[in-house]
Amino acid sequence: MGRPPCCDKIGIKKGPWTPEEDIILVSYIQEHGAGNWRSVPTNTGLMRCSKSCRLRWTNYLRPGIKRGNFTPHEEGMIIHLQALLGNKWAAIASYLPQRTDNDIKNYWNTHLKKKLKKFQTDLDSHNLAPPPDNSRTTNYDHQFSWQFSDNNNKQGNSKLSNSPNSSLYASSTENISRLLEGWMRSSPNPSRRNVDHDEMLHEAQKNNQDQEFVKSGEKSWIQDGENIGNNIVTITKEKSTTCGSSGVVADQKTSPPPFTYLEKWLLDENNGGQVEELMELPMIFT
DNA sequence: AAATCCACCAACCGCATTCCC
DNA sequence: TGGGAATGCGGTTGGTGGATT
Repeated sequence: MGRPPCCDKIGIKKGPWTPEEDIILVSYIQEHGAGNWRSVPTNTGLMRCSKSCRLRWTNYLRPGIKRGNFTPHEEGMIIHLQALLGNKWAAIASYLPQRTDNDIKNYWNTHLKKKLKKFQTDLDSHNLAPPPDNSRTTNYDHQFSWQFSDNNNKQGNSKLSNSPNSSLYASSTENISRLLEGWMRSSPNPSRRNVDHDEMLHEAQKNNQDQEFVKSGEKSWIQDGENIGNNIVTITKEKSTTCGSSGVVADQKTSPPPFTYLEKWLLDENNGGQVEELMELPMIFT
């Protein structure tokens, strides 16, 4: 309050970044490291505010960023984590180290929200009341996996996968990032991927959507990147068992699909390779 | 072929939190 | 320790390009 936004200053440029600006920014960060953003515009001569520089770096220029199609496993992770954490995109992004919070947020808003909504609508229209016991597998699971595989197939033709967007400039951005990869690995502070997972557990505890998750979510599963996928599946199993026996599936109107479907989908053999692929990703938690 | 619609996503805005003097 | 500045984060907007009419 009272303080003018940093980007309102006279002479501050807005709009898309040019390759030239990117190169300037990347060279500067390569030399001085990420951080101290306020000094970036003055030291580089970029007509951008510090905020804009930071955003450009964290969302697009930072090495190791994966662009384009989200894998089914990534989708599953996002759905899972969104159900658990809410719209904490930065927190969710910390589990998908190659994706930025902005990317995940966009993907959620443009794809996943629609998918889940459609799924919910279909559920409603087919009046598929959840069976009260563990037997509830066939209809829901079938429909859910159908829904997702269908959409994932369609995605193959989408803008994302074809990536005509990732045109010449996008690939030049990739190249800039690649230039930095080696340097970044040795960097002690890979900007921002330092979400406090204790706090997240805390958050999850508050969010009683998933008490079982918290109970079974020993700290180690979060800290040990290699275990993330497995633990989520494990936790999901527990959750689905709990749901099944206690019938905690009531508020489907507002909640995402029960974890059971996600579980099946995550466990689906078609996704097996991608799970492994994800588990091999470098975890940048420090 | 032109006009319109729609989906996507990069970038901005503003509030909250953290840092530093 | 209080206040201002810097940084982080989530919501929203606007430009662009493809699809449809």
